[in-house]
Amino acid sequence: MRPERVTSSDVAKEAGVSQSAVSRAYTPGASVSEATKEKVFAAAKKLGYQPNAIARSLISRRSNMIGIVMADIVNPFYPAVLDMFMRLFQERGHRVMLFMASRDQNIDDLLPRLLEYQVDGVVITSVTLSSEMANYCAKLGTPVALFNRYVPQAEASSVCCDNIDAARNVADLLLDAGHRRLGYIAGVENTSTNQDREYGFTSRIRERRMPSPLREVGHYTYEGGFEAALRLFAGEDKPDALFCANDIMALGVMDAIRGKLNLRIPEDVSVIGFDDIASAGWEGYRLTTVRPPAEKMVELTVQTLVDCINDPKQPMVALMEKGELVVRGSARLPEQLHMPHAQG
Amino acid sequence: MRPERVTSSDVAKEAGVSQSAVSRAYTPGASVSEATKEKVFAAAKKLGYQPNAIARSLISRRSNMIGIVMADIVNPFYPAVLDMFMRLFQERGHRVMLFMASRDQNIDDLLPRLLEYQVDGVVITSVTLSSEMANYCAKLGTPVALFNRYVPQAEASSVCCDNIDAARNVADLLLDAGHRRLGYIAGVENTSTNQDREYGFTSRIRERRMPSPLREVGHYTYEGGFEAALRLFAGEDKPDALFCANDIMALGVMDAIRGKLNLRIPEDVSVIGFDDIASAGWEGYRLTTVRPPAEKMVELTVQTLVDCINDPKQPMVALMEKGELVVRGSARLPEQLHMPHAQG
DNA sequence: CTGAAAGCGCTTACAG
DNA sequence: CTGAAAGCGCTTACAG
Repeated sequence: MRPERVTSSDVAKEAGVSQSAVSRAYTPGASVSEATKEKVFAAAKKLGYQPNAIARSLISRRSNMIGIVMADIVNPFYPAVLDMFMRLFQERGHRVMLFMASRDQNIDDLLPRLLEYQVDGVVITSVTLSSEMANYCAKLGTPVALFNRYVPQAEASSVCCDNIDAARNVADLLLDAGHRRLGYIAGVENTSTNQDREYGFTSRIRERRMPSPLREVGHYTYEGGFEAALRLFAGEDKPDALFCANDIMALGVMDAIRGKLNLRIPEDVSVIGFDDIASAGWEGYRLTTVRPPAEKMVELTVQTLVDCINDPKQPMVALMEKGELVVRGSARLPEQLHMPHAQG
Repeated sequence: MRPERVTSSDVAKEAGVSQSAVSRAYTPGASVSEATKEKVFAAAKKLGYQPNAIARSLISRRSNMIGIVMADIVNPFYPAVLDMFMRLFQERGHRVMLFMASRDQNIDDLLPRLLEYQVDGVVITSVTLSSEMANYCAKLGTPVALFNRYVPQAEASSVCCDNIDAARNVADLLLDAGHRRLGYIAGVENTSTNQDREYGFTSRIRERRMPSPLREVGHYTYEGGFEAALRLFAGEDKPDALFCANDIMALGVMDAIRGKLNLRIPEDVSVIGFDDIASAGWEGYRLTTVRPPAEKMVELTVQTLVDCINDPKQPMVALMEKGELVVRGSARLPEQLHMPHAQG
């Protein structure tokens, strides 16, 4: 009952050429005459033929597919990142096989399901890879690139935002603006992004001999941030400035501060986030935040991966890009930043 | 230089069985003895063997891959939908090949790139399919399911939200609440979702002998909604209630109304959206909106597609699910809805 | 339950 | 430039 598939042999017969000729007609740069090509394409059109990419992948040992593993699609930062990856890979003629991982899910169970489809390379986002699995991929000759994660000395390349550096800058900004009681809203605690942002923030505060920041966990979600802010302000010791490990929590924090606690931002409390997601720029929030160079990071990740695919001898790289502070209205500023025109 | 692939023949040799036995060991339900299986798996483990899904796809004529075409990933409704699709397909053991389409891009150019990989079925979201292309897929025997779009009398199944019905209910709610000058913020004008929502809204208003609503186009984006609201209130004839074709525009509208126009919501203006995206529920917005039964729609789409894959004789279906009005704080309510406890 | 063999639909040396 | 042939790594009748 299944409709008959049209194969290259059918086209060959129709066009009066060999099956190899049909194959060559569809291979850019293959040695075929224009005349043969024309005959082939005419026959192909007549029969409704299209080459079978699965058969091509099998014989050529190149699937032209890239596996992308994502988690955390709830955080708007990642759909934007996925979109960029998709555009780049589509432009380059790669197909993308997508996998969603829960953040708690072990990615080691997921990878074999990707690898059995002989993907040419793998991009892993917002999930950590065990070094055993990285080694396994390396043994199969399938390059892996990590986006926004890194594995110490593993067989995988990585492209990250310099979270520590950016978080140190946030601490400086807040302290320079005259804040004295800082707070940190943590994301998911065991992620490297959270750990690095927290480390950069707190270590810089210590370096400047200020008291350790208050702290609550917001699990990288709006609701988590909202509740964390409420808990933080329920205590005696109230913060006057909050650094949130990502934007989506920061928005929850802002809504809690203004809507529930009836405090003003930034007059009573400064709030700074991380990611620069679209809603951070909305009129209702105007969140001051750190913008990772997402586009550049994605491009570097793709480039790195493609290089490894084309030349398996490519060494692994670990790239680190600086984030940029986007100053909007949710945080008080040091005088010199606040009124630059008053200086000159 | 490419690492040698381990094949079923290698495993067979190692295990001292035939290549077919290896294949059977990996085929659930195939007739193999436990003893053989054990030998095979031991050898496979030793050699690091994993079946090649590409080869399996070629011979079995089933790729186990589903193609998903998405556009409009900027609208948070769609990442959520993609996430649901991914979970369902992953649970069922399907792989997903993802394609992103620009909204202006013709999907007819994209589909052949999917079909050459012999996907078992295709899900198309937020993009319309030409009926020629639908017929082409049908001829190839590749079932297609449209999510939130439909093609009149085409060879594709579809699962939609009843946009017309929902929009009529919105008109009723607003009129019953005493609003007299309604406005409509359109999305992308040539999409079926926009057309149906607009038609339902305006036709119901006409039926109730009220003046046609004011209208501006917001292109389904936050910024578009923001600007559209500004334009609408710049005129002499100002609306007292706005229905926005999706939530993300509604949030822009709310920010413009409160932040730029200094009007109160809902005291001065009511705002209603469509989609019930996560941010619609945020404290800062509390948007009254229409919630399409997204989860159910996704499940139906998957079920429909899988049914068609398993039985090509399955008839096409066109399913229509009702949306649900989620009442929050952004719209004035008719008395009976407003104070239900005052009635009894 | 098991193995030998055919074949899925291509690409690519090889020889002409 | 062209065709005949081998082979990618599997599944699946077929016969035992």
